[in-house]
Amino acid sequence: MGKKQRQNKGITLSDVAARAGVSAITVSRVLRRPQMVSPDLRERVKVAVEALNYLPDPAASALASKRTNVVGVLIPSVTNQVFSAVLRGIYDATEETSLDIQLANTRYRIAEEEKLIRIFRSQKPAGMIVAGIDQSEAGKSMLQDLDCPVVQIMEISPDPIDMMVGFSHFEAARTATDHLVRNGYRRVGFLGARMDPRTQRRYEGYRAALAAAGLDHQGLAITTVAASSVTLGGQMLGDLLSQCPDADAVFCNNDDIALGALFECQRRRLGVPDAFGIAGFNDIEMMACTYPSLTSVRTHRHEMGRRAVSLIIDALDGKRPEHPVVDLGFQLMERDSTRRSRRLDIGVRS
Amino acid sequence: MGKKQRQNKGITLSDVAARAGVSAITVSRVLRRPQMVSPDLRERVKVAVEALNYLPDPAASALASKRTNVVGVLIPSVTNQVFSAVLRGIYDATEETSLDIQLANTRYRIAEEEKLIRIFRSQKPAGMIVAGIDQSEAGKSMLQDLDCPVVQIMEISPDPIDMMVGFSHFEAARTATDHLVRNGYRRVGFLGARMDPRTQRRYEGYRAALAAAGLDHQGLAITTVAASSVTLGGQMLGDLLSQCPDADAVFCNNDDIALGALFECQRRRLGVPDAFGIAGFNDIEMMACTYPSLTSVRTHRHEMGRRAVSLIIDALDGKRPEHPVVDLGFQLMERDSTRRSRRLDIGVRS
DNA sequence: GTGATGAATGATAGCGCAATCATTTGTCAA
DNA sequence: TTGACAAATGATTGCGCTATCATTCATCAC
Repeated sequence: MGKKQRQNKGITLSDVAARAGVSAITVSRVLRRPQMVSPDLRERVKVAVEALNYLPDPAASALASKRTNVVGVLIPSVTNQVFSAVLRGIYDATEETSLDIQLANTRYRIAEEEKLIRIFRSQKPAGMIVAGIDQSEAGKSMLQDLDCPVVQIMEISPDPIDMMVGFSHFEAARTATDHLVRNGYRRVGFLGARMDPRTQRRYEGYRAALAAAGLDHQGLAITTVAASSVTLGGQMLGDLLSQCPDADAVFCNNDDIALGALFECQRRRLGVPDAFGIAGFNDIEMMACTYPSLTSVRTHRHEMGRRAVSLIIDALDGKRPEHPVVDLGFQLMERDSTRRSRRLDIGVRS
Repeated sequence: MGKKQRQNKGITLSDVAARAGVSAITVSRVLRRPQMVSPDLRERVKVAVEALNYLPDPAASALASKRTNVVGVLIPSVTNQVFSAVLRGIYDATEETSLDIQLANTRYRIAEEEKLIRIFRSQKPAGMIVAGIDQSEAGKSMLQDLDCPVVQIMEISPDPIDMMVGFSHFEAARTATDHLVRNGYRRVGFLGARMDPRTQRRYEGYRAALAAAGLDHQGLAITTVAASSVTLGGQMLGDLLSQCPDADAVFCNNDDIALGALFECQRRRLGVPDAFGIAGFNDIEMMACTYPSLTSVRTHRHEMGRRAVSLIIDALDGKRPEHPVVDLGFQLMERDSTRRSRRLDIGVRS
C-alpha cells in the first residue's frame, strides 16, 4: 500500500503551538478570530500551521465550544431534480465558508422529518434548512427552540418558524392555468402526482384560475399519491382523456408529468399545441428544447438554496433580514406547447 | 426567537446513568454493545434513555473514541441524475444503520477532490465512498492511509485503492455501439459532453466497436468539455449532421444528450429509427416512455450505492469480500430508437 | 510618578464520551 | 472449602479543543 503510515494525523493544536513558540490557545485564536492576535504572532502561527499541515479536529472543537459548523438540510428526496437543484445552490453558497452541509432525506414523511430534526438537534447545528412549511407541531417547536437560524425553503407563508425563502405555489399554478385559459383552452385538466402539500396548493391555484374564468374542473383533475415520473405522466394523460375526451389542455404539477404527457400526445398523434395544450411546473432545463418546446413555470431553485445559506450566514453574523420571508417569485415561460396558431374560440380576453 | 431555551439539551450519559442507578459507562455499553450488559440492567437503562429522551453527543463520542460514524461520499455533482441515483442508494442502505453520510462535491475537479479527501481525513471517517478511479496520486495515497474502508464506485479497474463497485464503461459503450452496427447503421456518430475520464473510456468503447466492424469513425465524433444537457445534445446532433451529413446513427455518452438528439431529429423531421438511430447511456427512467422509446445502456446506479455501503458495513464488521472489485455489469435496453423496420443494407451479421 | 485602562497572551479547567484497567460477583472443578 | 476463572460492572483518565479568567505590558491622564 502507501508509503508511510500515520501522516499528519495526530497533529494537534499544541504541536502547532510548540512549533510557533506560542500557547495552544493563541493558535486557536489565530484560526478562529485572527484579529484578536497581533500580526507578527499571527504570521508565525500561520507558518507553523502550514508547515505541519495542521487541520483542526471538528469533534474536539464541537465538544469544547458546544457548537458545530454544520448546517442541517432536510429535503424530501435527493433524486427529485427540483431538490437537487436547491441542494446545489446550497453547496455553492457554502463553498468558501467554514460551514458544512449535513443532508438528510425525509422521504416526504412528516414523522421521518421530526425524527431527523431530533437527531440534528443533538448535534448542535449552526443552522437548519428545511423544505416546506408542513412540519409536525413537535418538529416546529424543536426547530424554534434550536437556538440557531432556521430557514424554511420552497414555500412562503405568513408565519415562518424563523426565516423563509420560497414562492407561492398557489399563485404560480394559478398563473400557469390562467395562461392556458387566455390562450383559448377551455377544458383544462390537472395532472398531479405525489400530492404532497405543495402539490395540493398548486391544485388549489389551478382551481382558482378556472373558477375565475367561469370554467368547470369537474372530472378534469387526475391525481395520485404515487411518486412522479415521466411514465406516470403519460399514463395520467391517458386517464384524463378517457375520463374527459374533450379535454383540450393540461396543467401538470411538474415537468416530469408534462414530458410524459407530451410523449403520450405524440404517441396518440394528438397535435400539441393546436389540439392539446400542455404546461408544466418548475421549468427544468429540458423544457426549452423539447419538440414542441414546453411551457412551464420557472422556479428559482438554485437561488433558493443560495439565499437560504446566505440568510443563515448573515444571521450568524447577527444580521437579521428586514423581512424574514423572502419571496423569490416565479416566471411563466411561455413556449410552443401552449401557443395555439388559431384560437379555437371567441371570447378570449386580451 | 422561540419561547423557552435549553430543552432536553444537556441530558448526558451520567443523567441517564443516575436515573437508571448504574454507572455512566454501563449506559454507554448498553447503547453501543448491548450484549455486554446483563438483560435486566439493559432494560433499566433503556427505560431511562426513553424517559429522558437521551441522544448521545456525536462530538464527544468522536473525540473519546477517535472515530466517527461518518461515511464520506465524494461525487462530482449532485444535480447529475446519475449520481443522485447512486446517492439515493447510499442513503437507502444507511437507513437503519448508525452510519451518517457526509456528502461533498468535487465538481469534476481532481484538485477539489484531493482537498476534500484531506478534510475528510481530519474527521476520522468510518468509511469513504469516492466516485471514479481517477484520483490524484496524493489523494489515492491519503485514502490508502486512511485506516477505514474505502470504496471506489462507478468504475472497475484491476487496482482498487481498497474496494470497488462499478462496471466497465468501455464494454458498455462497445456493446451499445455494436448494437447500432448490428442493426444496420453504418455511419455511427458519437456525441460526448463533459469528457471526463469515464466519458473517455466510453469513447474508446465506441471506437473499438466500430473498428471491430471495420467501420470508420473519422469526423463522426463530436465532443465538448461543456457540461452535458439536453439542449447541448440537440446542438451536438446539429454539429454532427453538418459535419457528416451521411451519419445514420449516434451513440450518445449519456441520456440527456440522447434526448436532445431525439428532439432535434423531431424538429428536423428526421425519422427515428429508420432514417436515424439513437442510443443513450444510463437508461434514466424517461428513456422507456419517449416517442419513440430510446435505446440505452442500463447501469445499476442505485444498486451501486447500496453495495458500496454494504461493503463498508461488512468491512467494519471485519468481513472482507472475496474479491475486492464488484462488477455490477450493465444491460443493453433495446428500444424503438434503434429498431429499424427495414434494414438498409446487406452485410449485417446475425 | 501613580494608578487606571485596555490590548495581547497565557494557564486552567472541562465539554461528554469511551478506552483502559480495576473490582466485584458468580461458577465450577478439585 | 478453596482457588481459578470468567462475566458483569465500575472508577479513572484523557481525547483536542475552547471558555473563562488571570496575567503581563504598554499607554495615558492627572
